[in-house]
Amino acid sequence: MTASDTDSASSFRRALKLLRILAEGDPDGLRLKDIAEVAGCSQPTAHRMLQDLAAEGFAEQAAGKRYRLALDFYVLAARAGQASGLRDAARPALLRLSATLSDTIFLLVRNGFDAVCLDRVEGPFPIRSFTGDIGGKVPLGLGQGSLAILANLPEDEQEAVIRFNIPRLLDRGFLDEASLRSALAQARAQGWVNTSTGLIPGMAGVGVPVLDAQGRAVAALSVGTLAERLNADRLPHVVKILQGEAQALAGKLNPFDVALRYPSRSLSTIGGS
Amino acid sequence: MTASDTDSASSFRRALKLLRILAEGDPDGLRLKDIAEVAGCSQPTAHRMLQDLAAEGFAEQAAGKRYRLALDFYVLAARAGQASGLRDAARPALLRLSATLSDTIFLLVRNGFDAVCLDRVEGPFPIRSFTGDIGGKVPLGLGQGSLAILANLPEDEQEAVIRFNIPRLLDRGFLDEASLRSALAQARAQGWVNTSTGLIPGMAGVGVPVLDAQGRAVAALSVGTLAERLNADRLPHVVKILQGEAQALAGKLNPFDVALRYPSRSLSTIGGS
DNA sequence: ATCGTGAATTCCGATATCCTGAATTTATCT
DNA sequence: AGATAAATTCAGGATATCGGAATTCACGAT
Repeated sequence: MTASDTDSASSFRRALKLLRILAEGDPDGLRLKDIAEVAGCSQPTAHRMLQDLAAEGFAEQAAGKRYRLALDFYVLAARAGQASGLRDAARPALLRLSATLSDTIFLLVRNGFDAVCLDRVEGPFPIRSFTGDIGGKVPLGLGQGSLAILANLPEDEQEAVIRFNIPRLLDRGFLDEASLRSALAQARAQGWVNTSTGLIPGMAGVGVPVLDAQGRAVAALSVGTLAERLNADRLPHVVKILQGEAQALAGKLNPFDVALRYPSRSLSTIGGS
Repeated sequence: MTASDTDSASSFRRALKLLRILAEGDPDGLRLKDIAEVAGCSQPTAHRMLQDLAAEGFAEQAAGKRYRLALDFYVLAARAGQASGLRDAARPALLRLSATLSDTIFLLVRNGFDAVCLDRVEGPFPIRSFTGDIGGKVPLGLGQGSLAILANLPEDEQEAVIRFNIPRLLDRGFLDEASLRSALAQARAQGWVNTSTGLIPGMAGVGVPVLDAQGRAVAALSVGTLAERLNADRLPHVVKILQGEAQALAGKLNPFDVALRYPSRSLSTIGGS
């Protein structure tokens, strides 16, 4: 892709990597030596950058001199998560769905080649899902909501995502490309995704896309539950309710909110995680 | 305070300020020209830094070339525990409270001399509050939740905060030091904070502290509502429910999670925003 | 639909900043 | 307590940064 992967990045980008290192490391903090090693820079350099981060409120030093992320970082991140307004707009729907169906409800949005769990409301049943907690990512195509999004992307973007994700899906034990394509075709045709193949034993779910004014998927609502709770009797009911909320949600989204548009050229700006 | 406010900061810190600018700006994105102006740097410089941010997944360009924070930022924070750990741990409580009381619920945490709104769930009534949206800050002592935190800090820290905040509180039309101290004493004694003096006309609220294993306030739950909805009949009920959730939340916090501890010497490392 | 204005992006030289290595202070482990 | 290892500070040399000017691009107006 771009020069994103070049080993020699600007000093700013190198410094930014520290945030990622801190985020992925032990919540109790990381030692300077280890940070420097992982970041691939000298210890004094890491020290100076961390001091800068601390001065800006993004990092702090816990006892034992360990460095970790500080509150300002989380505050900013919370705003980033709310940026689209989708989360707030969807919350009532999630609550209604959870109350009505007594199951766990997910709100997923597309982010590059992944679907990200923006919010979720727990149901009474213990659930295992690919998209774990809030903030969790799965490759587009894996899981009902994720598949619902992929199925409703513009042709060219969908193709690009498929090509990129096939190896990732195979790695995670997903079906082959042909099965994926037929699942996508079915999903697009019927407007929702069912658990045809139980990827997680005993689990089942339904996902419906949330479409913008141009008919592109910007998000998905999905329900995850026990397979036995999605029998032939209940399934149509669940689908109907999910679709109703998804359409109401789509209607609430301001069509002028460019925040939710994904121009095809934006693919080139996507950096894999 | 420290050299945090020196006009000549490192280039890294200057670049980091862009994140704040993006976070505080329009969710739909900011124009490069405006970003450069606010940041106090030239347009090419801002452009290069924003490209770096985008390459690292912290920012993105929406249609119209506008720059805004990207979801990766949010995802990163969601995956890294601590602060967001509290947020996630508290979310069910917030949702329950909002559903039960039909009012707006706030989750506040202490951050230096301020209380920061980590999360909030909207109720059906229009609310004005000091702690505005998520990420909003108020001086410790102003507002019910904020006061609840201050009242339950260790003696020495509380004293330091009071001395620092008195002028700030006066600036915002708060009562004098004597009133603050009596309010603190009462708050500590009864374990919760009520709107004795209606600082915002027509508004009222209740705040309860979330205490760690050492009995120090690390956060607060508060409800903000219309004054008429907090009459003598309902108030005890609201307090009881809030306290129940606060205690349950405190129990869920891992006592070994040093992330939530605020050693007194950390006061010296606090930089005002 | 075409044009004009203003913004976004690229390029390049001067220079301020960053980086590595060594020395000092501080913390941790036996 | 002593020894070891990490964290922090310091200085000189190298390099990447910064801002002005030029170019390309997008948008609004006629």
